[in-house]
Amino acid sequence: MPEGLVTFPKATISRFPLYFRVLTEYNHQNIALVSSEEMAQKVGVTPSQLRKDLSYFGSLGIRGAGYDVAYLLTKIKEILGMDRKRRLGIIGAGKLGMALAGYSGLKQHGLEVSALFDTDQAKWGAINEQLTVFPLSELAVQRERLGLEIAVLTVPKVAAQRVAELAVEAGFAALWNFAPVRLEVPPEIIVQYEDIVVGILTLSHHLARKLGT
Amino acid sequence: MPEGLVTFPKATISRFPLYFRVLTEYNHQNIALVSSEEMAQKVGVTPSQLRKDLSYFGSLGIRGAGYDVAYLLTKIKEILGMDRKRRLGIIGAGKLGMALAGYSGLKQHGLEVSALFDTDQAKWGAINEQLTVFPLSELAVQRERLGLEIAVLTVPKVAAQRVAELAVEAGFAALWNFAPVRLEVPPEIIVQYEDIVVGILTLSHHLARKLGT
DNA sequence: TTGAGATTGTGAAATTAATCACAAGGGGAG
DNA sequence: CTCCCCTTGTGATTAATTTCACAATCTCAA
Repeated sequence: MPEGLVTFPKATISRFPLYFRVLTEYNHQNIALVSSEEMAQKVGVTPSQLRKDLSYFGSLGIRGAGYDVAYLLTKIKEILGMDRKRRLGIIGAGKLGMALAGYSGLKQHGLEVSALFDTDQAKWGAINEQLTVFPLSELAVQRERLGLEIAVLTVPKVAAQRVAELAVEAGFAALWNFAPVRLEVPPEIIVQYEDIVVGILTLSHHLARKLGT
Repeated sequence: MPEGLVTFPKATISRFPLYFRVLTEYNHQNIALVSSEEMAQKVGVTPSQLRKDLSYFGSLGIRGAGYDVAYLLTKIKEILGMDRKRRLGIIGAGKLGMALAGYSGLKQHGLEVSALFDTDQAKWGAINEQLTVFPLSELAVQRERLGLEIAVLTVPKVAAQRVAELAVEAGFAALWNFAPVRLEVPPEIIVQYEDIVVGILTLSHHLARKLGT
């Protein structure tokens, strides 16, 4: 399989974090080898889908035996870019921004919140030993100094587009946007949208259907 | 188009909350009529996809003119089950649970957090005039009394399965699960998973690809 | 009332994703 | 070393989703 030429469904990548989690569990339980059947069952996908997903990234298993947990784990880390630490700058030190800064799930996946930014002067300064809220004007300087790659947008909807532009100008390569608006940014910028309302309204729709509204 | 027999892509429903948002904006701006072209552009989909999505729910537009904003808005509310209030009970009054309880985005979409539940006695009692944290043992009683339909699971991973079972026993029809585990529940129970780590790791993968890890 | 211009609604075609089914190996017993 | 059993890896097939392209039909102006 020639590297770099393979194309695969977009959904494939979004299943890798799930694979990563169950593999981590197997690892904790000192299970060395696991079959696609076993693992797929736990994740909630079909075994053939799991095998197909993995096959896009090479021949990662052992025929007749299964998958080596430790090996697959390092491979998935590589695929997800978790083989080195990535630093985040959170823009918008409100409730959501602060909650994310304190969320341990990020660090567990190699993602480190290294700075916060806010326009509100009252919020500037150190939060604890590791973390400081900077004025938005220091975005470029601190990005450079701290090696930030990803800007997390936790600002109000109306500010999001402007803040996105500032982040791009400041040299961020990727945006993780929590504001419920589509951002207009140059095509080379990676944008991931996070929208909790989509999930609950999807649920609400199913509920309405089930109950006859 | 015979009601109830139409099938449509799962992704269709997840685009409706986005349509709802831009329509709300048009409404605020007192724009009465909007074309699929205009609206699709704002949402970030193709016009034909927007038209197709809407077509699954009837003939909602006006040929030669576009879509009536107010009418489409009420239709979408109907489709998403937002035409009446839905009440949520949050199980797990930790940081995430409390943050959700205070999140205005829910109420704006007709979703009302009406109670919280926790095993920790120290958390029991009123939070404010409207909201109280109850012991988990009151799940069934309070669900009945307050008319709760959706259980929001904001408990630690290890507790999630057990809590899901309690919620089902207590009569909840739907679960909105923030714990990073697959839940085993009866098939008639509606489950929506919310997993922030999937989003950021997808982004991390793209970043790794772009930068060559 | 008529006709030009616009935009929807929707079958058909194209594309993308998931599943199937089995050939290709690797492991382990004897 | 050989053979049998097991599970992966993957073309081929089927299914799902999106896009296309144009007929249907509504609006508006004269």
